[in-house]
Amino acid sequence: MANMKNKIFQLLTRIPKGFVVTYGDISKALNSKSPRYVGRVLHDNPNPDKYPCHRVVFADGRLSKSYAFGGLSVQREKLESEGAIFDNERVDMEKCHLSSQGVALRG
DNA sequence: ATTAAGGCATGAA
DNA sequence: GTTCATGCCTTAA
Repeated sequence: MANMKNKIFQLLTRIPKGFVVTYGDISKALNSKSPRYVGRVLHDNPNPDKYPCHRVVFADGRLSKSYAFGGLSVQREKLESEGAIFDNERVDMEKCHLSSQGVALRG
């Protein structure tokens, strides 16, 4: 049970500090067809300290509006604290998107 | 043991 | 900027 769920959390630990990935990337990495579900699973994050769910952003670089650990403001601070670059309300996908760096998550 | 319905932090045209 | 469509898991009877 929670087969995919567990896999998603596993991928979260593979996200390097200062970088971000999109829900679509994760869903694709797991061969899933529902990026929505990825977000749903992140909400079930049993250990936010172990799974950097704050490094997951929208496909356009924006943050989620319902970050379950203090709001997107906290999420943004965490990312900036790690070295991620923000442009207004968006993340710099050219420099912070892991996939944009030629690095793949893993399947 | 099986079946049923609901809920969700997205993506793309 | 807005709208439409999707999948997987959880709990109950």
